Amino acid sequence: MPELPEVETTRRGIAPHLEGRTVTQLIVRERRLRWPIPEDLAIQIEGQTFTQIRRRAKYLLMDIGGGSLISHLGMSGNLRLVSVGTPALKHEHVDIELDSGMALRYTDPRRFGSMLWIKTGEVHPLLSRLGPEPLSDLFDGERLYQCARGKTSAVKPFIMDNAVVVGVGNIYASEALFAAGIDPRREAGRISRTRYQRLATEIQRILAHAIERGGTTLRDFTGGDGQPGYFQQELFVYGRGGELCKLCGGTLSECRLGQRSSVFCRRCQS
DNA sequence: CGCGACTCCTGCCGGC
DNA sequence: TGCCGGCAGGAGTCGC
Repeated sequence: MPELPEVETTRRGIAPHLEGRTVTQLIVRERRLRWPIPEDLAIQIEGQTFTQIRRRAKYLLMDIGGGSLISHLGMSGNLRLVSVGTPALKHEHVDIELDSGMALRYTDPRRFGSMLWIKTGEVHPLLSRLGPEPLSDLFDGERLYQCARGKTSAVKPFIMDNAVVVGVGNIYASEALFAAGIDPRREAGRISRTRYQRLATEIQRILAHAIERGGTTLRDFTGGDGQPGYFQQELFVYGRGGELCKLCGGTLSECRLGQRSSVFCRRCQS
């Protein structure tokens, strides 16, 4: 579910409910996520007050007490606010109860997500090798072009590499390549600076638009405030293999790149 | 050392 | 109707 726009939408939804609020109790029903939830997490956050809720790549960084709670939503994770006492269903693994009577509830059927802890001033190893934020000034076509020198992999897995730029997952990589008219199978190192400039622009435009619209709804995504995101109807290629291209009317092709399904239009993308 | 494959886990969908 | 294989929004890790 969560790509960068969904994570940013979640951040915006939950931040106003967390900032300035004190944690009364941490309830962990299932500790086994991608990595186990640290045993001492309750000691770190109970009785402490959230200050700032930040995002880096697809990680949410929630500053509280002497450090930050770091959460990643994986493929199926979701963070939302519920009233304290709301019965927990299957896969609703964690509640962070607040003095407001609300609780931040973490749900994740596949358990590919994570909930970790880091002390103030430390940089978590998971965050230490991340490339620039796609919507920052540090990211542009020149960055893509320079990173691509000597790369033999296909351009789609290349732009999904977090060391190159963060936050471009399978949906937005597919959509940005279509918008830029680039065949996702093309070798990354053999694409011109001009085309990378176009690609960078499209990545930024599409991500910014998706954030503005509250994230993509694929199945049941809702922001932290329970508002649904926008619909699949805005997608040109993702999930549309075999269907007709919205631009030229041709049949959309599908292939696998880096173990991820990739849909594209042979006529519109080269 | 770059790159592709494998892995974690549950749910769902299509085909037989 | 039911069972089974394959696939799903991520990304760390391993082995060639």
